[in-house]
Amino acid sequence: MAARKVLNMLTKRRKEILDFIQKYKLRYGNIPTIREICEHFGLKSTNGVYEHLKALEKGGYIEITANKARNIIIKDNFEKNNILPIIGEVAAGEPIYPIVTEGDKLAVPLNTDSSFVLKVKGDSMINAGIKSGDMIVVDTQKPVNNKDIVVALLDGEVTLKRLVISDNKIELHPENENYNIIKIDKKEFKIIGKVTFLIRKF
Amino acid sequence: MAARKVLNMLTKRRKEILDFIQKYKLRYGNIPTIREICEHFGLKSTNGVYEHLKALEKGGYIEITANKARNIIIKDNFEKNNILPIIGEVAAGEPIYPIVTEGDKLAVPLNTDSSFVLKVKGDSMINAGIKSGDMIVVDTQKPVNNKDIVVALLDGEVTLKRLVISDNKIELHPENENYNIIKIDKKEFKIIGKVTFLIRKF
DNA sequence: TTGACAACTGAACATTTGTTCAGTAAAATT
DNA sequence: AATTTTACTGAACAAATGTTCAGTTGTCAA
Repeated sequence: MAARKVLNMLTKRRKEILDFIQKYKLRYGNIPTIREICEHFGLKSTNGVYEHLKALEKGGYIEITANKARNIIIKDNFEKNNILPIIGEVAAGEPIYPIVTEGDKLAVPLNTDSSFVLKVKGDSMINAGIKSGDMIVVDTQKPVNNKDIVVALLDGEVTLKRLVISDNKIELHPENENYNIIKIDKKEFKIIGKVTFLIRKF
Repeated sequence: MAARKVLNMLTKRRKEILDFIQKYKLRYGNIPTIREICEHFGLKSTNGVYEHLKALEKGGYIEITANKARNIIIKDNFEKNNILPIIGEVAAGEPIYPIVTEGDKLAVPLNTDSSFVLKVKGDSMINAGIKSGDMIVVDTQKPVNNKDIVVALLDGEVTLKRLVISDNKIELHPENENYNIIKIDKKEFKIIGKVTFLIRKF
């Protein structure tokens, strides 16, 4: 018998399921199983949810890896009504900020192959507006220029400083009067990456 | 026969495995299976990895939900460095940081019904680490408390200040010596919302 | 040198989880 | 009114995945 026909339409129920998967992932950092979705909606058969997932996949909302547990990839098909109003300073037309919202999240694009996230500890960069507890995105591939804020490895320690190159000298500048400039000479030194984003939660 | 004894030590191999799980999750937003870990390290038996995971659990580095696919929770107890690696996850029970990676984006959760994004202009909040050009997320529904940083409407102007309430007086404090405290008396005044996130692009 | 442990192999077993098939009822569409 | 589609139930099957058991080898410390 031919497979049951499934249309691409994003029905109310399917949106509910899509939302639930997003929220579950947000909370547990993991994709729910089909049976967990069933349980959440009080459904008794996995096939109900399974068909919804197939429909969501056909509609391009998600991607399912066959026969793999918890293997749904949520696609980014940002629609215009999901974009948050950016008001105030930003003029229309002007290339704004690479920030888009997806469902109930605000997202910044980054290269996951070369980026990672660090939590800042300490106040050596306080005058650059980087506080202890802030989250920074570090890109290990982006070219690093003079005056960039970088994450470096110094004598086995990871530090966050501003890179200053002048007259063949390399220095790491803290942005806090209580800290000293670090001059790179024979020390073991490596730039891990350039800071590309900062995110702070209040 | 008694179960094989497993000590808590974080050996080199176990740290490699822990690192791999973190990176996998950062990249795919998902936990790898034991067999995927085996494959990555070129191992032929799942039990090798399984014992390492059990050891990591005993050491308090991870938490494993029995008999569940891809159900490792990475605990957040790495210290010592200035900086710690953040895994895109929220630990069960205790939410650490609501930041998750999804595909090639880094996302923070927010209520799109009640939030909007503003671009900061001016340096009146510089000592709070908020610089001109930063993007802030403002939630109009969240309860506003004393000492919160808020966006307020004052005589038709939108301002970003810290709300300070004391002895029946309401004040808006800038965080910059060059600006004056604003005392709210008979002025037209309205709190638009509380600042929940700050995002800066470098 | 003996014992404890790390770090595996190999094979099986148990459980979870994804998938398919057959059917029902209500709502929407034609 | 007939057809299509949504939205399910219920049962079974198959694949993926977690778990256990029995053994091997090398290293390191007592």
